[in-house]
Amino acid sequence: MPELPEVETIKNELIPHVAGRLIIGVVVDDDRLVRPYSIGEFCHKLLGQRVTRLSRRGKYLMFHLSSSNVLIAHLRMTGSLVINSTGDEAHTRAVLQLDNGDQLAFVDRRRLGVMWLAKNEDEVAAKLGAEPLTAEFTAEVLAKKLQCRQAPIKAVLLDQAVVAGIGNMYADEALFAARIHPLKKAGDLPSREIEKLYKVIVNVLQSAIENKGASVDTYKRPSGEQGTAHYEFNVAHRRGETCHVCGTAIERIAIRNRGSYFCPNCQKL
DNA sequence: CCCGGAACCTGAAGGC
DNA sequence: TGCCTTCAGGTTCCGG
Repeated sequence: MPELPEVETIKNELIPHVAGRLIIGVVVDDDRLVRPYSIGEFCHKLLGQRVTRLSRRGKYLMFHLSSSNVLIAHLRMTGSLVINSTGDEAHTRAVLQLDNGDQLAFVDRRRLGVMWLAKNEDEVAAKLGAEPLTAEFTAEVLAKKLQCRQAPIKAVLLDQAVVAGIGNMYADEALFAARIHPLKKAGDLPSREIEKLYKVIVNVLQSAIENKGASVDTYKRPSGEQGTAHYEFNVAHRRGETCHVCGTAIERIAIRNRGSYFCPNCQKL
């Protein structure tokens, strides 16, 4: 699933193909993909625009346009952005043709992904919590977001208004790295553990970016290549396998209907 | 505001 | 071989 490290990788690898380019063709064949306009209006407003730069906020990818509008993409569960796919790519929902000959395809098996045209990026950025790899994210900021919350820490970490960009995999990985049980009440964490959690969130995300994201399920980079971050997972998607630290079998429980993987020995309630 | 669950969506996987 | 159910999880919406 595309979380912050995956979207960051996609952004970085799209920049050489897309930044500064003119959009000379737009094809959309799924009316649920685009907002807030009809397919026709959406294509019309995009055609002839130049992509001045790309940016990312949380799991949102922004294409800044010469009209000063922003094309915002969210890949949700199974979306991917592919440069120059061979044409037989299944589940292609939209294709942008660029003036350098490159084609950018939005591919999404489960059709939950969205692209929309916004006046500016604040339309999504405003409701998000701190951006974890910037100076605005500190242990104090995290502590403030966690205090008084009665929900399990795992559920709170998935709240994009707490920290932007953390999803199911990296929440599990961060909680393991901090040795915190996913069901522990967020508001009960002592400041020492919040400090630790803050540090490992940054480390886990940075290291996953260095590995170009985790290719579990359908994630792939714009080139079609896979990321390698999942090879370093300690708990995510490792039910029944042994803990790298203590050898105990990794367990999976459901929290808010999300699979949560943890080591019952390293992460005690 | 906070919390938990359902809905959205489709392909894979497992049970019988 | 095939039908059916369950599972995957990012976001949004809704009821308590």
